[in-house]
Order: sequence, then structure tokens, then C-alpha cells
Amino acid sequence: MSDITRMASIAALLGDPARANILTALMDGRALTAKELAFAAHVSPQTTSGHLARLTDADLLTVEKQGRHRYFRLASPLVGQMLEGVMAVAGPEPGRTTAWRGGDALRTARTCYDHLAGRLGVALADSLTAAGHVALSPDGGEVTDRGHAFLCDFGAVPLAGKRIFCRPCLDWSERRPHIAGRLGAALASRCLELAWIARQRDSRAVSITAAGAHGFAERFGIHIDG
Amino acid sequence: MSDITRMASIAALLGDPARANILTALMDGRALTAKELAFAAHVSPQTTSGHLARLTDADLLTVEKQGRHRYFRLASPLVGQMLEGVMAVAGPEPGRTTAWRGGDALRTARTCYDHLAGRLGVALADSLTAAGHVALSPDGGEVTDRGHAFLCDFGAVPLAGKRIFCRPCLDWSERRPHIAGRLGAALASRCLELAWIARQRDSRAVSITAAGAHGFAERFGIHIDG
DNA sequence: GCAATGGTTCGGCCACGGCCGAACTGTCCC
DNA sequence: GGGACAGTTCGGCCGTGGCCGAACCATTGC
Repeated sequence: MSDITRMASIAALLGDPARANILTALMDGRALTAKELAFAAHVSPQTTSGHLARLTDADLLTVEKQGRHRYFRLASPLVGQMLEGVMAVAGPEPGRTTAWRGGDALRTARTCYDHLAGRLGVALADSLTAAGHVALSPDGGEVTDRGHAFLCDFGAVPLAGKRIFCRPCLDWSERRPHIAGRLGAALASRCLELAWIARQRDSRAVSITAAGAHGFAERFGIHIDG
Repeated sequence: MSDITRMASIAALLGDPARANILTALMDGRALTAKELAFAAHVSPQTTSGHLARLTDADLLTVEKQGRHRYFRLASPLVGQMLEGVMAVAGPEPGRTTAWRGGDALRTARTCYDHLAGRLGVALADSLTAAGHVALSPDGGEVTDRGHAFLCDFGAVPLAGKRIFCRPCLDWSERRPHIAGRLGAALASRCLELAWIARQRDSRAVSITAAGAHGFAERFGIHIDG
């Protein structure tokens, strides 16, 4: 199969509205179940199953089995970039000025469910592990004694609950882990509380405030440009 | 029509092998006729006509009438970037290391028919106009007396012939004009003769040699990185 | 064990769209 | 004028593929 034939078959996969819905629903790096994707695609679960099979066959998606669920996510940053490339061409509808500029902002910092992702999320995870406050392993994470004190001092106290305390979540745009679970949620809500970050309308992107730029640098040694 | 529906319809246009052939044939910025594109797409002229109509309707291509020919070219750099994005995902075939890295090289310097395009081609045009050697206008170009002397000294003497002497050619990746016509061809062949540039296998990209880097800087004040 | 739920496979329906042959328009050139 | 050539439009054929209903696994929980 030639280069352009393969290119055409990949593009054909994006060319169906249902599959396009599925892929864009996954663009923020979350992993969603087949049923959630069926809802996003506005088609029945059977039909969705077929689409998902084709997308995973083409290596656009990866799948993880977990109990009776199957979680799908974008297979690589390249896939997200490809989608953005198509968006960039399709986006500027005549008579509409909002070009698709979410790309950069999304990569800089965004929420993933209720925790932080993007460059900021990954940098935060790096900082905490480098300082020996948190130890991440593929299937979970631990907070050290020093880490516990540090986080209490910072004001990020996870709520009690049976939800997993800390786990690494693979970041779509950075392709490296950030911190999810109750700890991730606590960090995000504390940053919001301190007004270090601010939500943006109609987007999962978050912006880093001036106070945040200063705070992240001082407390975590993190410098995010843009 | 929603964002993702439009995205899907754009992607669907790329998803047909014939259209994918057409678009990739135009990726180096040349303008080709419907018949040439029919040949590239391996389908009949009638079928090609339909494809071209859809591609221009979607603003992926622009068309210029010229006599009984219609010349098609990519409508914007975004289209080329989109194609590269899809190539990047489709390209790395398992068991094959040649990823699609032509993109950068093509943008740096390439041939367009028999003259130079890309950053180098545009820089050359800029240099010659800035120095007052050449005056480009939308439908042609003139060489000044000083320019004539300069070009003779450089060794770029256009062949006689009825082909147009000098005309601007819109550069796909830079979206600014470079020099085509007999003059453009003479410049390119002289650069090749001096071994300032070298052709690459199976590609329209050309590489700038060490002598070229030096020569372009000294004679034309051009510095191309990469 | 059984029911409930997530997910897949199968079969059949149907529409969209790619393809070409044939006929038509428009331009160039002798 | 007439012939050659570029390109388009029309009509009809046909395959691909999207969609859902129904039935079928697999896992969880009672």
C-alpha cells in the first residue's frame, strides 16, 4: 500500500461524523468508555463498537480493559496534532472570527476531569516527584511524610473518600504522566482557590494568572511560558 | 453546521485516494492543469473534474483560468500543513524508518518546475527586488539595467525563447512570490552549476551546500537556517 | 445460581458517492 | 469556417460502508 493510499484511508476514518465526534471527544486526553463515546457520537453502541474497532486497528486509538469497561484514548500526540490540522482548515467559517486557537492553550494547561493536565499538570507532577514528595508508579502513587507536610502547608488536603487517592494519568499532549485521583483534584482546586489559575469559558483550557506564574515558580520551581 | 461536522466533511475530501493523489501532487506549490491532475489521480478527466469542483468548493484549492486551461493549486499553507499532519500519522509504516520528514526540507528549499521555491526561492526574490535588480508586478517582472549587469556577473543568463522572461509565482509554503520564468530557471541552473544547491533523491527538495550557504550570504545577503 | 450492565457480532437495509461513456461548451489555431 | 484539445455535465452502474435490531459473550453484584 502506497503512502498516499494509507494517508487516504486515515483521512477517511476522520471523514465520518460519528468518528469525528469520537476523536474530538478524546482530544483533551481523557480516556472514555465505549458507551460514553457512543453518546458523544450520537449513534448506537453497536455502531460505535464498529467505529472504535476500526480506529484502534488504524492505531489512532489505544484501549485499556478495566473490568467490564474498555477505556479508549488517543494513541499519540500526533493524532491530536492531525485533528488540529484539520480543524485549522475547517475552522474559520466565513463570518465567524473564532478560529480554532484552543490548541496552544490546551497544551499549556487544561483540566482533565477535575485535575490539571497539559504542560502545567506534567510540570507539577515532575516537581513533586523530584522533590521527593510524591512517588508515582504505573498503577498508583504514594505521598511521603515530607510530601504530606508540604501539601498540608500548601493547603491541598484531599477529601476523604473511596476514590483512588493518587494515580498517574497519561497526558495526551506531553505523553508523560500527571497526577490524578483525589490528590490531583485537591491540587487543582487549591490552585483555583489561590487564583493561580482561572477557568476559561467553553473550554477545558485554564489560564495561569500573574499570581500563579509567581506562585508556581516560588513553591514548585515551575516556569511555564505563555 | 457544527465545527466537527465541517471537520468531518473536510477530512472526507482527503479520504478518497483520487483526491489524495491530487492534493499531494500539488504539495510542492506548483499549479497544475486538470488533465495533469487526472493523470496523477489515475482516474478519467470527467471524474477528476468532479473531484476538483468539490475541492475548490471546500476552499482547499484555488483555480486560475488561463486560456483553455485551468490551473489548480493549494488554497493556503494551512492545507499543506493539514496534509503533512495526516502524513505524519499515516507515514511511519511498521518496519519502515523513513518517516515523512520531507516537510521541513520542502519548506526550506525546493524546485518548482525548473526554478527555486521555498524559503530560499522567496529570499532570492526579496533580495533581488530589495537591491533594485528586479521589479516584480502581479503579471510579470522587469530586470533593471543594474540588475542585468548583476545577473551577468553572477552568471545567470536566461536562454532566449518565447517563454515568459520573468514572472512571480506564488509560493505555497511562504505565501509570497518567488521568481519563475526564464530568469527563474537561469538562477536555479546557475546555483546548481556552482554547487550552491544539490538535488535530493526522489524529492523536489534541494539542499543548500556549505558553498551555497556562504555564497548566498555574500552575494545576496541571504541566511537560511537548516 | 440469576439478573443487570457493558460491549461485541451478525444480518439486512439503504443511501451516498466514485467511476466511466457519451454528449456538450469553450478556446485556440490553421 | 473546421478540427483539435481542455474541461464539464449528465446518466446510469455498482460497490462500499453506515446504521440499527436482535442475539450473543463477559463481568459484576445479589
